[in-house]
Amino acid sequence: MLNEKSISVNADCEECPIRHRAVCARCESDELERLEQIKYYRKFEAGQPIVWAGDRMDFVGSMVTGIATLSQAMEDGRTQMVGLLLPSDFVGRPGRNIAAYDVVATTDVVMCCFRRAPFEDMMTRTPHIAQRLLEMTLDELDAAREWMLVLGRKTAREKIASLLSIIARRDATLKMQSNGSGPIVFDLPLTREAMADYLGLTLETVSRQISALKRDGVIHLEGKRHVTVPDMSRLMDEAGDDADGGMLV
Amino acid sequence: MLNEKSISVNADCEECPIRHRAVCARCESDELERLEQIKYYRKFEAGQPIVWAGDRMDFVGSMVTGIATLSQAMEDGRTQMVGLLLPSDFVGRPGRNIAAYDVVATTDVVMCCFRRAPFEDMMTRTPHIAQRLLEMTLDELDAAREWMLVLGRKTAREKIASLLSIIARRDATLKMQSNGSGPIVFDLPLTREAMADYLGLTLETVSRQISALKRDGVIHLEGKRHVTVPDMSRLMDEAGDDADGGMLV
DNA sequence: CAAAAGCCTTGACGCAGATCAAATACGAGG
DNA sequence: CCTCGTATTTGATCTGCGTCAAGGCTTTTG
Repeated sequence: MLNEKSISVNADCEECPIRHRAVCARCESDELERLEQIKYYRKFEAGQPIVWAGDRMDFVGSMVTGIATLSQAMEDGRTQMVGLLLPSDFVGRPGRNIAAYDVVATTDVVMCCFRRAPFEDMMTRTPHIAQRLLEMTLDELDAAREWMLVLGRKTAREKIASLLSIIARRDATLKMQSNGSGPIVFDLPLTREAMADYLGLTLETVSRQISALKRDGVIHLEGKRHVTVPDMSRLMDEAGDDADGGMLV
Repeated sequence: MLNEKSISVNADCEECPIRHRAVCARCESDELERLEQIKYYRKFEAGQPIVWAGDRMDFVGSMVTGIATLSQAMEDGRTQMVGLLLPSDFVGRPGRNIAAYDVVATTDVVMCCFRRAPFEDMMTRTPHIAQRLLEMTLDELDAAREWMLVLGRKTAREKIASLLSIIARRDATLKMQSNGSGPIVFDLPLTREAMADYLGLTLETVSRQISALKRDGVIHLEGKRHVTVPDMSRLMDEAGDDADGGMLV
């Protein structure tokens, strides 16, 4: 578990775990130095809100460690998750000082933050930052659109399989254990309720479909959260995606 | 109906109807001149495909007139619309030469196109273009996320009301007829089937819910496409949105 | 004007997933 | 070990929307 000490150890951007994937990925070392001068770290405990929709938000930042959710709620309580924030993801929007969504830490979270004004100023003078942010935003837009297909057209079983595929794929790239076809193992970072909010389902339906996928041998479970996928292409089949090609690179 | 003549008349960027909202919005006149040298117009007839997902796409461009849809299809034919392209919207993604979605002209369309390579080159040397594209992409991301709430959590009636609200709001800003509370009138640019693809419904359900909203006096219809909204706040209520505040500016 | 083709509406019926309800599992704290 | 609170599973029932089917309206074509 991270503490103030381990954070200050990370204060050197060159050693940062998200150095090459975050908004600073393309910065030269002189640019990085200037960012280093205005950055500061913030920690959030699991379950804590980072910001509420409608609140003033005078910083932006990058997820360094941990997982957070981005979601939207209706007045009557219906909730839809619209994004899952993983290490290196950017939080906040340049040019907007009111948060559009609720951001909640799912696990303990460390963020690398910048006050809005200096960051925006820096952005206009550092094309490398703006370029990288554009690239990341385009990727997020693609992810959101892929999710629209899941929400609008897939069955409950396909939705669950889609979510598991996405988490499995991310874990595989993160651990670089992309050895073709072996079994894939990971932990679900979300409760059944959070999965339901992501998938536009109820938590009961999520539970039932996970049980069904387990019964049919598509996945194995140890405890509630630890998942083994014996055959990834089988899972992608269940998700309704083209088992091979199809995927954008 | 547009013809070659009326397009060449538009060849002057300063006179372009989307001059101040498209990707070129922030360009100074010298930057505009350089864009003018590499741009060319393309026309597509109503119903014609602009590109298919997976196809090579070696241009990007802006919608000048007309409406197009951006959609994603599963192998078994299920289709989800993931975007509605209106005048000034950007088509294509810098840095990607394979189309990720099907783009189809709904009405006759005129696009202002740039070959990929010169445009990308120009983008790196013209921060005003990259800045504007980032802003537009962030707006699209917000729209996609708002749509995720519609797809994931709203009832069929709320979905229809949401779609009508969005079209009404866009028409109001476009015509600058934002006179507070008077009745709003517009034409649906989409068939029932296209609405169904946007909303994750079947065309029968779309038809039934439109009939129901008409029966309940939320809207009036003349013919199949011409809509009058006597009370906008009533419609927004039906959409499940906060009738007043709520909306992002 | 007749025929054909789109587009749209309406009805009957069935099912996937929501809702309501209860039981079980599990970790934390005393 | 017991109790409490949270997360999850499972069952019974209900319902909104999908599916299948028939027919109407409008525009296009010959």
